[in-house]
Amino acid sequence: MQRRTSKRESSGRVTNEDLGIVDALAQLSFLVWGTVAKKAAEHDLSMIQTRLLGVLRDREPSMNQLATLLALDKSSVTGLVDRAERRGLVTRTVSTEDRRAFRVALTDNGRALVAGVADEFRKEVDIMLTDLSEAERSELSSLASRVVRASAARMGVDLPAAQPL
Amino acid sequence: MQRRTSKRESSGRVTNEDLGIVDALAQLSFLVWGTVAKKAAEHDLSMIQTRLLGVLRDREPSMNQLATLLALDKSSVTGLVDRAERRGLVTRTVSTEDRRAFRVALTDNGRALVAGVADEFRKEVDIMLTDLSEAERSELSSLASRVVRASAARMGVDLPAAQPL
DNA sequence: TATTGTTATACTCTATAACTATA
DNA sequence: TATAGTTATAGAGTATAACAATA
Repeated sequence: MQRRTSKRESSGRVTNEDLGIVDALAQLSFLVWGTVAKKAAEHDLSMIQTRLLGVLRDREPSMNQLATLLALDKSSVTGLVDRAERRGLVTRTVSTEDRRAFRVALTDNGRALVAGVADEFRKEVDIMLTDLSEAERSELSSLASRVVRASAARMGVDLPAAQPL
Repeated sequence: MQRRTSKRESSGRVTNEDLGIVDALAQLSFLVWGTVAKKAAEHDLSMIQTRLLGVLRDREPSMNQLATLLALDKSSVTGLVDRAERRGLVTRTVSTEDRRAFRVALTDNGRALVAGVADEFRKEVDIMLTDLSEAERSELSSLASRVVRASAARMGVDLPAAQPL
């Protein structure tokens, strides 16, 4: 009788033991996070720069709103946007309603760059999931979605339009 | 007939739609990663300091091995360990075999600190999963474990003893 | 007065290159 | 010569506090 969770106890290093929900989630997160970071780094983007470009895909927020979206102090956002602007990835435009405020927006270059990273990430996820059947992927997707949505609701956060990054 | 995936299409903000496997995994990762970071920050630990303490729980590596384990340059590890040592969380001991090398180890304070963070993280995961049944948690745990193990095998990495952080 | 954003400052984190001490 | 680790240097990323301009 073939065990589903194969294993080589002594001297072996390959196992398929369940890690337990806590470890499994922690390690899965590091794996996914690391994958995004790696793909971003290949384009000279840090995680925070990538997240900046990510949130700008469907928004043109003020510096203050950006600080909220990224959970950073407004002074940190100044430098973050400075560096992105210097690279030609985003622009600051003075707001028409409030002359104190800016609207930060993606340039065409910035948009192309973040689209590229997101696309490469999608491919990596595909590789990551090769061992799962279609049904299992659906199951994982559904469970993960529910956890994410429940947490977002619990924190009173509006989950952004579905998109990685 | 009650839809399982409830939703308020127009004007609403609460939905339970499936995010799709890519977005679900990305957002779940940000959620879990953010949870660890938040708990760590409450103890004045950065993510990398937390990971440092984490890997030291069952090892006393050299600086070089630490660089490999954390995927950092050795010069980065110098500063990292400096700051942890200054806080009394780790110690450097000259190796008996090679007088050029150190063995880095957790102090009792360091061990207690990382245990505390790991424990608080466990509690947060529990909250995160309140909406799932026992069977669903098992399913999620199993699927996540398989993905993690498969990726580790694919990268030729020995998955560390099961432990978050 | 309150808010938006920047500046000054300080510290963590990171890598590259050059260096010291040991092997 | 080669390896273990540090130092010097430079830059990103972060927060706090003080500031300028506008509301």
